[in-house]
Amino acid sequence: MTPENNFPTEPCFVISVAARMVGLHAQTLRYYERVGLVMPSRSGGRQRLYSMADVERLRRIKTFVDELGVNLAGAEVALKLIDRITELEGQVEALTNEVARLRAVETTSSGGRTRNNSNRR
Amino acid sequence: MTPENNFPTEPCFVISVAARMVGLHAQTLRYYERVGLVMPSRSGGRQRLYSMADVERLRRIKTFVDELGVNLAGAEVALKLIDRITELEGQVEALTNEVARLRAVETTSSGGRTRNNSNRR
DNA sequence: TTGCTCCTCACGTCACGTGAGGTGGC
DNA sequence: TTGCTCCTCACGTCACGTGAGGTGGC
Repeated sequence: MTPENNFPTEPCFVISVAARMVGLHAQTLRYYERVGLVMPSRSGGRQRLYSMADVERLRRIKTFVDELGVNLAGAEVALKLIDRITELEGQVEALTNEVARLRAVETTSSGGRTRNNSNRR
Repeated sequence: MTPENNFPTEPCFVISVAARMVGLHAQTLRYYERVGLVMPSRSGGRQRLYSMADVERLRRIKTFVDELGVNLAGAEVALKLIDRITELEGQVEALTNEVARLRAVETTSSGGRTRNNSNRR
């Protein structure tokens, strides 16, 4: 209840603003909350407060629903899978760089003699 | 039309058998084909022939639909994403092995002198 | 006071699955 | 002949979105 650092405050939006940003009706946002898809925080009173992350999540959901005809359960699953893909792509990139680095070291330490490896680029 | 090697033939199943294997009604399988979700081949006549891959795909779809409430468009998207995840996981494993191998080479060629790297295991 | 918010109820539309009914070829 | 297959039509159910209606606090 007492955030360690509450300044500067992250921007938040009431439901009408968030709805306009995403291109959905306010009632639709309330519905999405009811089914547990996007859970905005609440102001001291009872007003919903949508963070930028909430808005971004809503945008991604809308894309799946509008462009692919996926239902809400499917959009939720797809978001999780895409996050996993993003994570794995990061790992592949990091590992690829490490392999390149190690091969460079290997080449140097062998005095220019190279292994017959396959990392042509 | 004339497969180069049609022996041994991959096992195929008519719709009633495939439906029983998966736990769906034959009419449902026909519906899935109508919406382009699973496209079985056809026998010389007009009978649908479901391959093992078709049956496996149907099983995966059924899991998404039954266990997560995903609709058919969502199941299709999820299958593609999962295939991508599987592919990336394979890459990560291969790269991880390559890094380990290169580090072993590095250690050997430096006469036991090791870099201060972070691959503790 | 105005314009927002909150909530619940209720409806229309569509995806999905499945039964019925009639047909034809292993 | 029997039991399957094919197809189309039609229906019930439910997810989803949204409007209506009445309330209350910045």
